[in-house]
Amino acid sequence: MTTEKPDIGATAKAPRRKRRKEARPGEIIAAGLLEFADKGYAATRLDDVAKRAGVAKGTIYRYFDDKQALFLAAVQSHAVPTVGLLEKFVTEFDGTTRELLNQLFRIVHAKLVQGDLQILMRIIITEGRHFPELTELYYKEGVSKGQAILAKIIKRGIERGEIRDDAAAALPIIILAPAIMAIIWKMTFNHLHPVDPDTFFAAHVDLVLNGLLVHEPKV
Amino acid sequence: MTTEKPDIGATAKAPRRKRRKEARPGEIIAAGLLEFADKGYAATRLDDVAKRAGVAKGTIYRYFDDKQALFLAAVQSHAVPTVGLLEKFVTEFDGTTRELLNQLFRIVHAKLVQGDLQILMRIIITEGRHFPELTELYYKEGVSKGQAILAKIIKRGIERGEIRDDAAAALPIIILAPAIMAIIWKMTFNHLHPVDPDTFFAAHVDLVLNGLLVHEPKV
DNA sequence: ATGCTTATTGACTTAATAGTCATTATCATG
DNA sequence: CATGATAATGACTATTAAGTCAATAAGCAT
Repeated sequence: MTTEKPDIGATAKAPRRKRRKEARPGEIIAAGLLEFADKGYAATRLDDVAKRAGVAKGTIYRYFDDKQALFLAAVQSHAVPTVGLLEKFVTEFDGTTRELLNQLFRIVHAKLVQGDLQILMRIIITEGRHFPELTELYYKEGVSKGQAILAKIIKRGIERGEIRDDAAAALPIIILAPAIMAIIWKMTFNHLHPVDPDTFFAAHVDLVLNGLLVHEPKV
Repeated sequence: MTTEKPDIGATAKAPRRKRRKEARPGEIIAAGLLEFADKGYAATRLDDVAKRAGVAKGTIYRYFDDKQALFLAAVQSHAVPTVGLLEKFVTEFDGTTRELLNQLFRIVHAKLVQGDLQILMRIIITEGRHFPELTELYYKEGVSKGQAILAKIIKRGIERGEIRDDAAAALPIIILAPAIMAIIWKMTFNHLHPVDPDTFFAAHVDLVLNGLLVHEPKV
């Protein structure tokens, strides 16, 4: 508290003020995202965001109109490039459906469940109701495209005779349900009952590919 | 706004004040629960809760120490009798695992996804992080017991030769993942892309029981 | 009816924080 | 080195909502 904050990678010897028109918005956004994710929109104080970003509160208002503008900027800054990546991956893939899903789930768990997008998921889930435009944005950019990819995988699988006819066709996103559950679990109960990420992943793959039941040859 | 609020089931003809020591706490709790679920803890105003409950703000403080006490009382008032019910149901059931899970999922969807417990799920998911004691309570009363029930079902299924050896044994709760996904979907995207409850239910049953893949007799 | 207890009220006080702005410090430029 | 432009500051104001309490009135007891 009493120590000067370390000037990360700065060459000068820490003047008490620093003009950094370029770097500031990004730093404020990063700080804001963390605070919003931690406390929720209503409960985060801009003073805390400022402190975390290493600026005074007034500085925030040089770059953002108000608290909501900062919030929207913060959430939107985390674009959704992962979806585009997945799209390409799926289109070009030519192995078995089993392998395709295995890889897909691996990426989803790495990015959404464990990775940096997890924080975004939490915000959408907890604050989405209060920011309809935001939910809509993420629905359009992320969810609906994701669904299209899943639908394509399922169609492909059915055509190749690897996926049961019509399985999950009415609700493709259900094959990601275990990943969503993992996110919720991490958000809420993981500290009381820690679950290993690999356990989530393995259970996901196993359940979705094979289901629960013993499969006897149809008589 | 200008009309008198209808006095629900009252016999007297609406005096401007009414003394109802017994009924008040429950009404305030009910109103609070709705407001908290809708706005989130930080953003709900006790004036709104009071208005919804048909009392003055001061009255809230006769029955609850402060906002947080009301919140905790509201959430805890929705006890978790469903779990006990499930426990009995599962213990006494003696049909096939397929039928058992079908019934179980039906209850879960009726109560958790669509029913009155949905509101509680939303609160735990969105506010749990800020109220550790609450999360702990629900973990102990609801989640851990629910997990035990699921574990029992799986064990039973394996013993009866109906469930694949070790399937979901490491993470029993995963068989409810589609229901959890349904809750999240309803919370966030349902207004943009409505999904029929039966679709959720059917997809849940189908995925968990059968998985995605075509099951050829093992060669 | 009369009086007494206390549930209820809502105006008031207090606390917290979003948002403002006059002042100050930094730095590019000549 | 002096100077103008402006990024940054933080004390200040405005606003909102939690929490208080003296006054009021419902309804019970006598």
